[in-house]
Amino acid sequence: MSDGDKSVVGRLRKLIGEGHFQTGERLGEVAVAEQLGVSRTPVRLAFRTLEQEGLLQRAGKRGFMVREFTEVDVRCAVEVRGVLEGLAARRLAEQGLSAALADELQVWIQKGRDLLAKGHLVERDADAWSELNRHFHEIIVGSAGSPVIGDAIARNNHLPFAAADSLIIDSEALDREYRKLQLAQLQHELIVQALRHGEGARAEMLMREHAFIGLRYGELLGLGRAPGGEGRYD
Amino acid sequence: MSDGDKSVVGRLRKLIGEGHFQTGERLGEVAVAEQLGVSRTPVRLAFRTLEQEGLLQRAGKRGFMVREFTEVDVRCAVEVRGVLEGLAARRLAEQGLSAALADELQVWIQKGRDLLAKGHLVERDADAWSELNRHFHEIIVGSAGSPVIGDAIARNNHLPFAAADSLIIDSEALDREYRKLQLAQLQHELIVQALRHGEGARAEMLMREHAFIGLRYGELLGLGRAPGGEGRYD
DNA sequence: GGACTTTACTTTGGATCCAATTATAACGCC
DNA sequence: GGCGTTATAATTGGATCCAAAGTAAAGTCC
Repeated sequence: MSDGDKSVVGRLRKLIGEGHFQTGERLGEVAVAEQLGVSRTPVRLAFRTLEQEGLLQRAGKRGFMVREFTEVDVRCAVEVRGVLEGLAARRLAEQGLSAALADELQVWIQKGRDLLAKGHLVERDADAWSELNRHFHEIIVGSAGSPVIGDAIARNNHLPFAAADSLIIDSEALDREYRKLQLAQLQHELIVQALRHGEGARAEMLMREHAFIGLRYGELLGLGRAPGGEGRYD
Repeated sequence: MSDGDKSVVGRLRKLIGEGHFQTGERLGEVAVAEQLGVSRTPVRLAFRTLEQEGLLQRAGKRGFMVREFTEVDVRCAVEVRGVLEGLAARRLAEQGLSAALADELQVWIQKGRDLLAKGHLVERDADAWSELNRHFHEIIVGSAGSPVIGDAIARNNHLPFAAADSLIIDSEALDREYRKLQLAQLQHELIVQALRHGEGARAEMLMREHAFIGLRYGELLGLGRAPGGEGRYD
């Protein structure tokens, strides 16, 4: 989604997300243009886009500055996403799952089971889960019959969440991650159950709670606080 | 907010909202630039902004096209706004209203009562209510302690809702509007009540329902369908 | 010595120019 | 006559240039 993005917007997004600019730092068009080896024009276009995405904010008439993201911002963004995905889940439950959709969701549930079945994680499993998780959520949001929800979520997710794509190196971190993913898997299964049974309110509630798995479940699972952010916010 | 906006973005927003371009119509940079009497550069910048706002969408590499807004889009956008404002209301209720904030809300409640006290509307009252309503909602969203909710709502409201700012001319329309505003006022008062009592779930529910006043309450109040959209979606 | 004014420089906004990609249309071939 | 190919026109993306606004600094006056 943003790795192979060679556009100026994509590159800037990456740079900002990786913290190459200090928060609150003023970004000059010329400086950035030189740094990226392009002219001012694409940078100007990119600045406007990134402003709308919320990564930059206007600094009066002195151009733009990197928006600060406090911990509160992150929590609130996660909360908003949870609420929006909760809405999608409720809609989906209330409108009734088609058999095809139920099967499709079940596929990803099964993939999750397979992934976690061997009782531990290897490094690349985290990426596999990330992909799986993305599909799972996209299916629900995309099938809710509301063209607006997906857009709203997408706009919100421009905030640098996954930026701290926690590097999992030692086995201890892998073990922490494994326990987290087990919980996420359980939540996924409960959500699908609610969707199947047409339990809109329950599906919504579960989805809202599920959004906080990266934020609120750490201490509970004895995960402590992951370094550099609090792990993935799936 | 968008009347005196002389910027290219503002003017284009207005033109699109007023339907000067057909939905699905391809917008060429040169054509628009000439029509607005400016060069291509500001138009290009504006297009990127309007794309992010959701008013335009890319037409492959053939530039941009005016996004179509179906009735479903509007309903879903209203739903999303309701959910987000509902979140704000719940947060506010749960964190507890300060005395100052309670007073401030009460001021606008009273203004609403005063406005509707005389038993009927005159034309300019609709604008007064619009202003009042805006303040009321902004206070709640702005005081929820979540910097993200307001942004998300703002982004969502770029969709051309209030565009069809229904011209109220005849007394019959004024009467319909009056009954609608009475209901809105009641909902406002209930919401404040819930906020005061710290009833988060109830505040959220009421706010969600309140969002639909422009869409779902027409037939119930014998308002029929307002011409040119369905009236204001306050 | 401090504050105000003026000047020079930095920086953004707008316009024009050039290149590259793409769509359209014309032409030729099967 | 239809389809494929080629060439031309149109349009977007990128670069450079000019103007306007603002900031910072230097100088002067009180």
